[in-house]
Amino acid sequence: MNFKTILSGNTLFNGIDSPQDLFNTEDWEIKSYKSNEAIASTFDDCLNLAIILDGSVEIQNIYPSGKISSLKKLSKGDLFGESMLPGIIHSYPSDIIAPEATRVLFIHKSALLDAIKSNDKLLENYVGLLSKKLLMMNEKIKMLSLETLRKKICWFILDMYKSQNSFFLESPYKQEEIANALGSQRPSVSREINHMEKDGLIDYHRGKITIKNLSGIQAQLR
Amino acid sequence: MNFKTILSGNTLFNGIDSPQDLFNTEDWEIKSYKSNEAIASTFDDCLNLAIILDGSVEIQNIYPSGKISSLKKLSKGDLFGESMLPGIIHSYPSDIIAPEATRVLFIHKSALLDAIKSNDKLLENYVGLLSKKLLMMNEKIKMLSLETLRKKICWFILDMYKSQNSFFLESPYKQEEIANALGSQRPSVSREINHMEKDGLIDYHRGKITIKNLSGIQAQLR
DNA sequence: AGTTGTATGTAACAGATGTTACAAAGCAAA
DNA sequence: TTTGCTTTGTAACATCTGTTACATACAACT
Repeated sequence: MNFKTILSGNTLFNGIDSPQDLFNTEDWEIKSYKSNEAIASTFDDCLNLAIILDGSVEIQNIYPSGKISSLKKLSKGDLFGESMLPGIIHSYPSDIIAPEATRVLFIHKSALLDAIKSNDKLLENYVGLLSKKLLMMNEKIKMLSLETLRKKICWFILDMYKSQNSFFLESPYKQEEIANALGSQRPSVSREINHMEKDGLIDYHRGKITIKNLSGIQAQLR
Repeated sequence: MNFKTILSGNTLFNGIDSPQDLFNTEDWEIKSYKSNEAIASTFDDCLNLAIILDGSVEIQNIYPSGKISSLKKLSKGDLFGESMLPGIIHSYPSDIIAPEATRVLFIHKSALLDAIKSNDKLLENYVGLLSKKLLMMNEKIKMLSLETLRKKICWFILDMYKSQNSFFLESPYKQEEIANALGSQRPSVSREINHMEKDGLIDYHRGKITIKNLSGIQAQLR
């Protein structure tokens, strides 16, 4: 897969005819990572926009205690390191690792900035990308500000309901991961899901969620 | 205060000679709000970038229960509604009210996008603005993901310590507001501050915080 | 079918935080 | 000073969630 094909296939370069012409060969680089290899830590300067070509990466906060909390999972086509403070070098806000064999395309931010200046469509895509991330993080903050675990789980279910648009949901997350995303613990999530089953709101069985009382779930968030 | 003076004084237009030339008169509008008046709700389309001229605004989540959680306070010179999804109309992610008499400058996003395309310095400033917000929200998410209230308070204190760079801190927030920012309750915060005093970490008296054991506070977050 | 590893259910307990209500302290204006 | 208002301290209690440990269920493989 060549540089042009990679870029053309990515949403950031949507609607751009010859994205490869926006960059020189010294502006980008493809790196491969083995399973569980670190891609970047909070001590590294964040000088590149990264596009995942194969595999996946995990954005984590690693605390001195050793506790790891996974903020997000990214897969093929996703980006990270997209923020850019022109004239200022900043470091990664979180640690980034490759849980499996992964290839990543890095584009130097300075080159990206130049490209954005020269191509209005790319500018629109990039601004849209940052804005979308902002709105998503806003939602995440709202979720984390909910008072109870039950509300967070309801939020989580409604979120899946919106994207899957069905009463029969397939959670791509294990309970462990759900707990992590909601800022809680695995047994607590398991227990609360159980309570919600007893309350007739949902059925849950190994990642398969059946919504039994949608308005009841919505009412929890009020 | 005229349009040019307003723009020139704002960080978004930093380093731009004649920012007023980037816009037509129909591109912008100044509105005044009385104390406690709503500026925008989550039902409104977010079509403008807003710059606060006088007074202040509060970004809130208003839940159907009536519970209000204040996400942020903005004051003169601050911006909101800065995210932009070219070609897509989105609504405000939160409710926005003016707790006091406030004047706000609105600039149509479509005009802003054109201005950004035509002025590289503005583009850099705008990209930097979005990126900075992203990084700040990242930090907020990390804070909200901390397990205990004590950790959150320590984070809050260290945050103030970084910006005020002194062992004698003046909190601009009431305990009620601190609780809100940390996703907790006022009496809980009061109690925990008390415990921290007993542990010899800080002294606290009506918004005046004295750091008595900095490394001890830092150690709490590990 | 049996075996292994992973994911989930469950229970008991401790501890943290929310809740409510009231007391005390500070502040501002009369 | 007095009064009223806002902010903070405090206490008692209920509840929720974390913690730990173990049991159970499932999936993949032999």
